Amino acid sequence: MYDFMVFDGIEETDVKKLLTEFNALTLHYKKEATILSNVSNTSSFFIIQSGKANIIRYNFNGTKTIMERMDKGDIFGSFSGTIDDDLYVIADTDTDVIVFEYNKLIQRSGKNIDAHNKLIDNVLNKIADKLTSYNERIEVLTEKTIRDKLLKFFGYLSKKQITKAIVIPYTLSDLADYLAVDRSAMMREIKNLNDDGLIESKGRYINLKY
Amino acid sequence: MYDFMVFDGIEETDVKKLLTEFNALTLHYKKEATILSNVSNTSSFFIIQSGKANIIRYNFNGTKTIMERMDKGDIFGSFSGTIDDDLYVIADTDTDVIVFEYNKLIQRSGKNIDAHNKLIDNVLNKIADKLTSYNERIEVLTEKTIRDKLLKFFGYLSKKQITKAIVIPYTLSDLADYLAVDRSAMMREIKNLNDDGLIESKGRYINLKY
DNA sequence: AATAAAATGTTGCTTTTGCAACAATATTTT
DNA sequence: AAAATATTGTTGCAAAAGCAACATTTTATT
Repeated sequence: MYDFMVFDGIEETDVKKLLTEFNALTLHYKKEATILSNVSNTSSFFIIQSGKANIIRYNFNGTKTIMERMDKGDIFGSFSGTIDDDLYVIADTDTDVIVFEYNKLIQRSGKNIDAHNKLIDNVLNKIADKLTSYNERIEVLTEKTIRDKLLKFFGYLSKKQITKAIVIPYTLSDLADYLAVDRSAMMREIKNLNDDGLIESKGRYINLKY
Repeated sequence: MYDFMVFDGIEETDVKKLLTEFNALTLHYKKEATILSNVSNTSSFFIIQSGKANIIRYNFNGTKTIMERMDKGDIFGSFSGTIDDDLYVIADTDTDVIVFEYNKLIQRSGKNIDAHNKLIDNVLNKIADKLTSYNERIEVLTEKTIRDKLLKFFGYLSKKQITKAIVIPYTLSDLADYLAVDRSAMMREIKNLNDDGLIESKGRYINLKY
């Protein structure tokens, strides 16, 4: 899967025309700032122009879960949430965000038709990609043991990184979070995988031996 | 959330025109028949015209997991899968399916513009809805104990059914599957919830006492 | 370069969960 | 209506995972 951006295949001048037509704003956020606090209720459509941001869920027991990590060219909006929310979008680095009304995207005027169509095509593909990555997380989460969760996760990573010498793209604490398991129990299981010769690992660097 | 269909808001005559323009076919499947076997690799776009179908993953240990239950007006296609597949779409009842090339949906001709735009809007919303329900499952799956998974699930159900006297919309076996837990352990936990006075339940009929 | 703060690694103990093997009801099919 | 099949309900026991409390190492911050 190729990591594309929502403006791919659209001339820069056309992008500018579209954004003007949409009355789009560019907003700047410092690292750690809250970009959006009621994710499922916004009528706006957001595009990350530069930087990184996460969709985060705050659990009532005080912990937080990263629902999605977003990069340049990624999108978010009401489609990113659930009924029940507590979902926030938080800047992970200094981040620039393009914002406009979702309706503008849908209600096509007669202008810039081709660019507009391409944009919608890209948005559709972007959302489909999100669906794929959610699907992937569900497949990992439905594995019963921590061992099986790890192996499935490593498998996906290996496919994406096209090598058996994978690097976990975030901290092991965050991985435990992603797998929804206790970190120490996960560490124990990683050790077991090493002992059983299934992997050879040091921190986030893992060699798959199967 | 209102359960809409992908042709909502489009005149029947316009729907027919669009489908002709797309060279769409209607295919009929008997209950249990395989509608699609390589979900992530299709270039077709599918709409359920009547009946029900499930997206199913076959696990290598012989068990199967229902990834998604689909009804009249629901859509599926390559966006429904992962890299790693083993995903199948299976008819749950006798089912009629409309099929056409995904590209036809995207590459707009000059004809039926308004209807076409509305259709794309609906498709976008449909996919966003799928995202919401996947999100919801992730939120349930990330709860640590079976008890918490049940309570979160019941909470969502209660919101959707707008009552505390909820009915689980499928068998308890399927629920265990959805929660990715052992059925007997889940039954034990349902008993515990009854004993602790948090619910009053008989089979799939559950009364929330909180 | 020193200090502070995160992240990683480890272990004993307790709780939760899965597994297996049933019995009892419901629901379909013939 | 009888038989066959599927679903629900229950339990003892073993395995897995969570929790808590640390030590160690790495990465950031001053």
